[in-house]
Amino acid sequence: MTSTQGKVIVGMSGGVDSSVSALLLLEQGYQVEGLFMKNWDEDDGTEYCTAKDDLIDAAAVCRKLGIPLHTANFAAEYWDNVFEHFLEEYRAGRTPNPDILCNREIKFKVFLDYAEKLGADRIATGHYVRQAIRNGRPRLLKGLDDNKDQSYFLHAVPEAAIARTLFPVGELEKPAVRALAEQHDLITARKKDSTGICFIGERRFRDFLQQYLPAQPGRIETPEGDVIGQHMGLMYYTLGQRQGLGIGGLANYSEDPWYVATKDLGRNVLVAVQGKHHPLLYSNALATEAMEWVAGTAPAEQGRFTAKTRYRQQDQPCTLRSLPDGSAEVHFDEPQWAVTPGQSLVIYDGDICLGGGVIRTTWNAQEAAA
RNA sequence: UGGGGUAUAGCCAAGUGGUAAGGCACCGGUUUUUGGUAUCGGCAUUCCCAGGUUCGAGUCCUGGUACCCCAG
Repeated sequence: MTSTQGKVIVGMSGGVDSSVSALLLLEQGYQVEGLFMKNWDEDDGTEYCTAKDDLIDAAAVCRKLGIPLHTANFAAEYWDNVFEHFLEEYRAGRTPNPDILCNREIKFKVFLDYAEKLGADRIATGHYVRQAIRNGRPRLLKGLDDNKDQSYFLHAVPEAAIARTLFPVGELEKPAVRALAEQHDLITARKKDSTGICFIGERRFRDFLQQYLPAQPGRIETPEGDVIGQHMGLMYYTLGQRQGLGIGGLANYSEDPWYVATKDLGRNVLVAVQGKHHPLLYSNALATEAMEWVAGTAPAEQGRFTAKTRYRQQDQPCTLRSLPDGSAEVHFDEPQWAVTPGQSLVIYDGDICLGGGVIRTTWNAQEAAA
């Protein structure tokens, strides 16, 4: 195989997206090698098998494609640079997004460095995003398949790393990816998309957290202060959460389900409201921690953009104000549902993912449109 | 212990004597590289207990039991 395009290491997860990524790069003339990462060592039976099966699938695909498969264990780095922070956020009563950190710290840092040691100057992943040079700069673009776009998770990856990464499936729609896998007889063609925290997998989330964060039971109250239930610990709940509250029918209340509206850390009280559209579930303004711009600097001191407050949310029109300390304040045109501190706000300019930051606080701005 | 009331699934709750609504919760599937949301499905052979009337009782009758309210 002539490697006119140079050597690239593909992060092989054992899923269909990375499988097809490797396939496409081969077809494009790259010298392709795979790397399977195992970044989570906590073995409690089920998960162990999943990682093992994923490795088997990745190996099968590489064999089929005739490329070598390396393996690496970055569990130490994952624990120190991702999981510790994840737990710290939960302790503080927030709801972190570990996969965003995982991408910045592991896949686009540790993995990238490792690929360099393997003699490659580029890496590739199966993410549904695109990379393109615009105005002389490498830009992170949304995946072509709007339904699968994963730029939300990559917004914190710096431009330099984006520039060294190839995202072959970002140019395709998911059904086409599966069809390619099918045509080339890749074992992952019909494999279910993986979910759950990357490298950790699907868990009964509260049980999982409970292994690391001890229970701290308290009351569940209405905004008026009526006690309507018990919670197991504020860190096990997130804003907008319905399942798991255990609040059954109450005399003198409607039949609507209850949702977490706020956490009162000082009193260890979970405040719940009834009905999906209760006003306390909405906010139209938020402030972030320091923003992480793909390009390194803010796009403007103030401007009109769109943004997501959670993965797979439709882009929401907003006004962004960049503050001198690097943080940002965003006002949405429409009230947003259950915007949650600890989750990330990600800013877009059309197809371009500009960056984002962790949500610090939210509120309802009453003033007229800016 | 004089009067009145209520007893239906984990909870709230509907139910002209005709073969147990609905909601919440819970469980499972789908959606989903975080959490969460959403969506689909499951969830009382049985109506506090025991007798009785009836072709047929959650519904009517009798007797218990428990709880609630008012009166003390």
